[in-house]
Amino acid sequence: MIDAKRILVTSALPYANGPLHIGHLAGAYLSADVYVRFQRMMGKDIVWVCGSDENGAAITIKAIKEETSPREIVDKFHELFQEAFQGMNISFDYYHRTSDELHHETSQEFFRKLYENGKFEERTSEQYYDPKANQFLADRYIKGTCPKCDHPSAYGDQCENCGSALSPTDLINPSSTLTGETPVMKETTHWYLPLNEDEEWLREWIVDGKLDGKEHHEPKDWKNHVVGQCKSWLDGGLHPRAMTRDLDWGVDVPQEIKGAEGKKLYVWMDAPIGYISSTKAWAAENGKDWKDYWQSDDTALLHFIGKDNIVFHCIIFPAILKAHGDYVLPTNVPANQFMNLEGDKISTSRNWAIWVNDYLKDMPGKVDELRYFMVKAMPEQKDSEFTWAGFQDAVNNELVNNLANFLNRVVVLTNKYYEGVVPEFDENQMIFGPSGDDETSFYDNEYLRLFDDLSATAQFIRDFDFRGALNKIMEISSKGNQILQFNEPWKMIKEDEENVKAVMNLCVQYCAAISSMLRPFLPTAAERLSQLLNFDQNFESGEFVEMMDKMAMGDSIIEPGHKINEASHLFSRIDDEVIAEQKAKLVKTEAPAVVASTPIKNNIVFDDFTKIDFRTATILEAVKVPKANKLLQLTLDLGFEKRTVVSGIAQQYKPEDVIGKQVTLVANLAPRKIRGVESQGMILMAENSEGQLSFVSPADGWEAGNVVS
RNA sequence: GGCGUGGUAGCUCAGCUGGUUAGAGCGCAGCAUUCAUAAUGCUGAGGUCGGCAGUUCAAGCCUGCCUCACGCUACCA
Repeated sequence: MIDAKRILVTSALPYANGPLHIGHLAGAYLSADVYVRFQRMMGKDIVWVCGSDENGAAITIKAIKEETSPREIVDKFHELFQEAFQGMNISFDYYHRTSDELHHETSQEFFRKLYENGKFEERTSEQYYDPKANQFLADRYIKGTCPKCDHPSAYGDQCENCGSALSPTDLINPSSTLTGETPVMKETTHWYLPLNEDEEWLREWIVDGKLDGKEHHEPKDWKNHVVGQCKSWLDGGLHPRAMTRDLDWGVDVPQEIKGAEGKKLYVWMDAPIGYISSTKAWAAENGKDWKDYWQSDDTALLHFIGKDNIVFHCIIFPAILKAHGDYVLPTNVPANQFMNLEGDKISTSRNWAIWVNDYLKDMPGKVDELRYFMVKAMPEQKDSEFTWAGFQDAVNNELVNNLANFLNRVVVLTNKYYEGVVPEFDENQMIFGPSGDDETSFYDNEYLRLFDDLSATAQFIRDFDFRGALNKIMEISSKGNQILQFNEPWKMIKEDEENVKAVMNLCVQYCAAISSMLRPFLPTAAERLSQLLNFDQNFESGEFVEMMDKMAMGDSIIEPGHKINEASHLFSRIDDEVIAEQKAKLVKTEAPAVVASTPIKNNIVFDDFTKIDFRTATILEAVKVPKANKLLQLTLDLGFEKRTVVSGIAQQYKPEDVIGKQVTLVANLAPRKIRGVESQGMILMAENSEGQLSFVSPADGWEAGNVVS
């Protein structure tokens, strides 16, 4: 992959139902931006695509809630995303959207190809159906009580209270969000990709880096947590996965396929293919062939994502690409972990976030400052933390005091001593290097040291270690400060002018080097620095390589005789008040009290009720069910017999706390084995909106076995 | 419960295939210095490297058990 001819970079498509926050930036965009900008200045043939993910049920639901149309929702967020990305200087080559016709065509073509190649298994299964609305219900259209935290309004795919991933059949008391009806199970047909058949090659590909027996990538280059999570999935066994859904907002399954009416492509047959459509759109506008980037073995494909997306980009999407047959597979998926905010998880629903669009408005002209701190605190290997205090410290101490200060010192001194003209110097002058000891070094040695540091920085970036790279740049800046400090040109100028010339020339080279290396990280500041130095190069197509070649030959980056401009400050301090204001804006709102009390179920007749045999009972024994978190195995005394019942209350009650409790039992419920234990009935529990439980018991002192009606 | 990743100075983090007194930045305490946005440089204090046991001549790095955080996954009749 190192010798790949081209690089294709993708960043996760942001989902168009909410604004972007810093967590998004930290996950998939800023890291990619640094990488791509760097490869551009290395002269690589590199393309970076992204776009808005605009399909799916969550968008329809938001539209219903806000009494508008899905179209308006996606248009609004597509606009906001572009504003945010442009504001943050995120330099996509193309930003597309999945509602675009080109994308619909592309993903349909893709589906068609898999269909025609017989890659799908058609399966009929039972899914929830809303009889009143006359349609199948997407996961998002079903609400009910979360089986994990007992939150009363969990969605069929996820509980927003506890974050668990769910499937609709997990929900207790499911109801349709369209009509409030209790959904019924009904048969529906979908196309499944038999991922279980892909386990073997996926394992070889991920663990050994081999594809079809050939070296594909160096597995050691992948991050630990990425490979770890993939292995965990593979070890757990893959299952066929439906590639279509019963949805009404998305890409249609190609209509010529029998049974396609009403079916839409599932998100993983849709969103990642958005990378392909985005590339097509870019190619069309730039006179390129998109196939060079997707279907040519000498292309390195890189997916920048957050950790929530690992499985889909490392297992499902590769499986889809391989099933198609013509596409390259990713050579690396440098997934980042999560960024927390002031000690808490970022949460859209609790409004615990720094919104990118807000930041841009509140802190104008402070884009590089945010980029700097976000890279510094990037969750590359583990979750990280954004704090406003940390942000302020980093800006004031590192950007202002160290970096900007060094650059300013050099520019000011050069203007003061040489009217801004970079001095000629004698290469044999002995000067102090930044080593900290008393040894003097030749100018050449120090210049080589700078070259080495730049090379090291570049290598950090190639290894996706952006924090390391940024750290290295700050190290270069510190060394610059040390060179000035040890050589004291302000004193030496009175004693040995020739010596000062060598020192100042070296410092100017340091500044020029910093201005170029800083480009990928802080594009605006780097550009301003270049202007200060009157060294204005684009650094967008290989200029960095030229510069490094020059240095390797011992030639100056900026030649003696070159005139630089007057000094001006690159960064300014951020005051306490500004930080206090931003911190004050952070107010945890309670998870929007999803007041939606669980709707009353459909009426039943008296006969239905009398079918249930409720009995009072007393808990005699209680033990935890082994290898289960939530289950207690209870032995109940009904007076005339004893029963074993398994109940999901272990997180609320310790076994010893429930012994002796009187409960109400559904005594004629068909027995069922749970975790190997046969449960003969169920006990009734009341629950409140916080998920607390309470036994539904007869008044004190009642003996067991009585009938309840 | 299973699996994965992480737990290193007050804070944020580095520590390569195990090898001498465990590092950086910030913060803190001294000292030096003035070209610079009261910036910079030097010196110092601070760690039983989550805990316990083991392998080894030698462990932050390997093994086992435990614990905490984050994520994935199973059980809720």
